[in-house]
Amino acid sequence: MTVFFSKKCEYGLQAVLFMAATESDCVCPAEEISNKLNIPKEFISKILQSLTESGIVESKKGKSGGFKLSKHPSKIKLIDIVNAIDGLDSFNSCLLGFPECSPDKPCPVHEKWGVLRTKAYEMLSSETIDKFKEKTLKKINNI
Amino acid sequence: MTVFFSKKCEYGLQAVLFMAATESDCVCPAEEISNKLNIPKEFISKILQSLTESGIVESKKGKSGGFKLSKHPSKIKLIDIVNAIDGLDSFNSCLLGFPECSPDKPCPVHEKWGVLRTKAYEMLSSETIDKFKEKTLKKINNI
DNA sequence: TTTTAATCAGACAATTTAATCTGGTTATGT
DNA sequence: ACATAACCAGATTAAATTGTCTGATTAAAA
Repeated sequence: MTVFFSKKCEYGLQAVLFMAATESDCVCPAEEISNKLNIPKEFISKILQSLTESGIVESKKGKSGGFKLSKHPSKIKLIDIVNAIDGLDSFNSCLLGFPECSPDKPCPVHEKWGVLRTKAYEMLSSETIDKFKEKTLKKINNI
Repeated sequence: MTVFFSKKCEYGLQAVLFMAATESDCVCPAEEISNKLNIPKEFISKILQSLTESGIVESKKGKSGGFKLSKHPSKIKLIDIVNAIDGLDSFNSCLLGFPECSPDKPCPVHEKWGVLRTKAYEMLSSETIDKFKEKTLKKINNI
């Protein structure tokens, strides 16, 4: 195995980046996101529903409905989506699975992993997703 | 969720670190490891069996049997256990779950995540586990 | 006003991972 | 020799994650 985010979270991140990149004022139906990103439609629908509850996206029901970001991409960070879907617990838990891993009771790699984990957190929280627009578009056109 | 290693891998790492730290020439029964590390006995048994197949530990059957490292701790690195249990695929796959994430077709965070992933790999492969003896003992005495 | 295309809610199914059980085999120590 | 304490192999169960289905509701468009 060895995974960082859950599939749900990966898909959620992809979908939000997609919406930020295509930046349509109008709403985008789940089916379109499903097609563009090769994510099962029903699955991404559920994920978008949960992101609606979290206040990251807004939904419009009925014909020509769909989803759109509830804030401008310059106000959204990757960590927001991670937090909404997977939560942030892993940024405070032991790499080796030891109980109560802390500065007091450190595991053998506590310090070193802590540094990397912090850098990962910073990576996900320093930039807003408007910065990823170009790279996202390039990537999506390649799928 | 958000996890780095599977539970199997976490437990495997703990067990190997434990054996390296207590460094008994004689073998250590699965039940002892289970007790000391609070890992279900049958589960850690299976994991140790698979590590035996991988050649990381050796087993001795019959009464007063058990497991011991097949090499000196100064010849074993954390990445060896990770490789044996979870494999190394994740060190070469996309953080966001995009298909074919590569320098050619990078995802929006390809570069940055690549750097961190490499550092994580280095962390797991630079030091041999004899270096963790002291820290492991301290941690274990706290469980 | 009716059709249509969408979200939504909740149950359901499939897959993967985690953990347990059962019985067999092995070798030590009495 | 034989009881005992360990590994071993394979089946089974349990739990979590991933993915699907059904039907209801909503609202735009014909």
